[in-house]
Amino acid sequence: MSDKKQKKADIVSVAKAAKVSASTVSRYFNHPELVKLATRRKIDSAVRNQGYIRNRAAQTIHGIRSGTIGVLVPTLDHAIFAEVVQAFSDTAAEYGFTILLASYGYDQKREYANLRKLLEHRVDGVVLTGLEHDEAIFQLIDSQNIPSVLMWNYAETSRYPSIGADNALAGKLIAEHVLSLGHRDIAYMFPPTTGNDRAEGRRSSVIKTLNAAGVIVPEHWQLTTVYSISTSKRDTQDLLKAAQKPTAIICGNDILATGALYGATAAGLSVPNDISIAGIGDFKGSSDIEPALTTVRLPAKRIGQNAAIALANAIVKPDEIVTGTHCEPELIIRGSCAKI
Amino acid sequence: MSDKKQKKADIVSVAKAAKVSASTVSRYFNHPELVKLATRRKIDSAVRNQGYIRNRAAQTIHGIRSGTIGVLVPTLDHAIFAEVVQAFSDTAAEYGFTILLASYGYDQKREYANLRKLLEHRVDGVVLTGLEHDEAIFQLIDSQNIPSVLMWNYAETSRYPSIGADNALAGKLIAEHVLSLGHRDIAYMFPPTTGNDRAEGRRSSVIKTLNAAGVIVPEHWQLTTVYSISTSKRDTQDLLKAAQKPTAIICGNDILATGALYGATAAGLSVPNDISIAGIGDFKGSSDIEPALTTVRLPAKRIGQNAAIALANAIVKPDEIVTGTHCEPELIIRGSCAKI
DNA sequence: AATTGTTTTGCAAATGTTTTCATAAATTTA
DNA sequence: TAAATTTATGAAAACATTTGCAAAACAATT
Repeated sequence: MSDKKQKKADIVSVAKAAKVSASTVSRYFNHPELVKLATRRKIDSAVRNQGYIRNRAAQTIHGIRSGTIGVLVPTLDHAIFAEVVQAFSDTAAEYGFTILLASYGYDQKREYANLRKLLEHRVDGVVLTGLEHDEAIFQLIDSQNIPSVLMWNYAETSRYPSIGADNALAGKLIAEHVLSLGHRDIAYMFPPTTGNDRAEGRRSSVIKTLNAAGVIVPEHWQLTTVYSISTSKRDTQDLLKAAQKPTAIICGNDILATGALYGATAAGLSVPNDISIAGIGDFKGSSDIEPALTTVRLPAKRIGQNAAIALANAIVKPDEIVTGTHCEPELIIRGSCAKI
Repeated sequence: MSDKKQKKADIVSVAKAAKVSASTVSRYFNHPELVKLATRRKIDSAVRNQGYIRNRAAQTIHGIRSGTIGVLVPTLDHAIFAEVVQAFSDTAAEYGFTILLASYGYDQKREYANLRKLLEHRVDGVVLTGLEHDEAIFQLIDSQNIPSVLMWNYAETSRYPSIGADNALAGKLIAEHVLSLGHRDIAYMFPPTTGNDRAEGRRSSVIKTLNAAGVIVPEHWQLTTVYSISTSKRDTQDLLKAAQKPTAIICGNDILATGALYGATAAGLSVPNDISIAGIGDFKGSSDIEPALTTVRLPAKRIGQNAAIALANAIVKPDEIVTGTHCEPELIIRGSCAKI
């Protein structure tokens, strides 16, 4: 098989073996209809027994697209991002693109550095997570004028086309629902919102909606809890030790809500009879918990797919202008919230 | 800033701006100690105001490493793989590598096709998930002689160095534990094992361990259930409708175990008093469920890190031989299993 | 000031492809 | 069967870099 030569097969060694020129081999790959069937067969067999694999790096320096898309996410460790990335990657693959993945752990410096790396690899496009990023990041992308989209959040006025859900709307939906059930003593729990415009959008809109209804959340019912079931469980237990208890807790995401659910149960309360608990996200598993979680669905899979489609199109048809898509969040009413 | 020329900055435009030759600019990046401080400063400023970003594609065709590692996973949609990939990617980044990610949905054909793509991009190394792969995959990697490791499973005799946990041992540990609690009427539930040597390894070792103890699992207590809480919940409910019930269920992973837990509760049984439920994996959240899950920890994060270290070393120091590492699974006893 | 030794730089070739243009081969038409 | 078309192929230039070698610049030593 591969013992013809020690040197790795390249296009000229294939050409030699097939007794044609390198140009013909190149055409065989890129415009097969231009080469005669008989020649194609010769080349085909040469390719096989040399074990030749095309070198995209060499193509790329011709200004040909690299066939890669850079994906920048804060982390893969949250199921929801993994889901988005999975959907994105599958869809991008259908368009022939391979994913260059970089995660930056919510650290702006690292995000910038990662972006530079991706650009060194001459990605054909980039996806960023969320709407807000360091100005340096936008400038860098602009200066390389390479197509890019923002995914996960949606806003009409975003800097690049955004494909995602309106987080403020998600917050509003869940807050309104909880209010509509008659709750007035409401606590909320959100993750730290620095460098996380998703969480921040939800948070401020929950607050606004509550305030608009005349509900003021006392300070000690405003919890900030890291993304972890165990932490939110503990914090919820602590919260519920006090004599004065809320009748509902609104959580910034379903992980926190799951923890809150466990915490409430551990504190001897029954959900939803003694206390209602609401999440945001509709993560996998949220429907299976007992009681199933009332939440707002952020359609991760759809977001990933649409983002990939939008970006792939932007790359393949550079003149058409790409627009964002709002993947609407949807209130999902299940068992964890009840009328007061 | 970037309005000097419309054309994208390349090394010669930088060289021109700095009034030096392209070679010097190249050296500025690759062997800065060889260029005079004053020159370095000129180049530095030229690079800045041209917004020049190096082109790795052009470097790569010189046989220089591409600085990328190909990562092949079945899916990112299982939290545990996301965790492994995240750890891998973080560690690889410390070594200066960027991740080219491809997922193949447990489909061997797609795995092969994806691998080819990665090789076209001239990745410096590849990681595969699990020990078993199509022979064509191994041959392809061999023919390109590029460093590669297998992650997630461990076996001394694996085709390439493997970094992971011994899944058979994991199965043995949990089965032994359940037996040691006095259970004899044991059901088990595993995901479909085609193209999934991890699950298969656990499964057969659970069976072997039970058999060795004289426990034979009747056919209708041998469940095959897709990776999903809701499905395993339903299947468990169905199982527990029968008059004849097992006293314990061993599940192939924590997702199935979580579903089984819900299913048992929904069927009116109390865990662990009426029935014991055991998982494998120790996924995030498994310790927070009520009752907390008795399981076997597969140290995902450590596996990802070690795999990245092993592969990065194999790439950077090609002569040193790389060996696999066993990241030992560990029995985690929590509340979901009890003495009969 | 001439010689020697370093340090810094530039020239040109090389890397693995694609593509334009020209030519050769095959096919059709007259 | 010659001429006109069409189809298939090859030669060479181009792409953005790196690198070996040699020349130039500078410094140190007589």
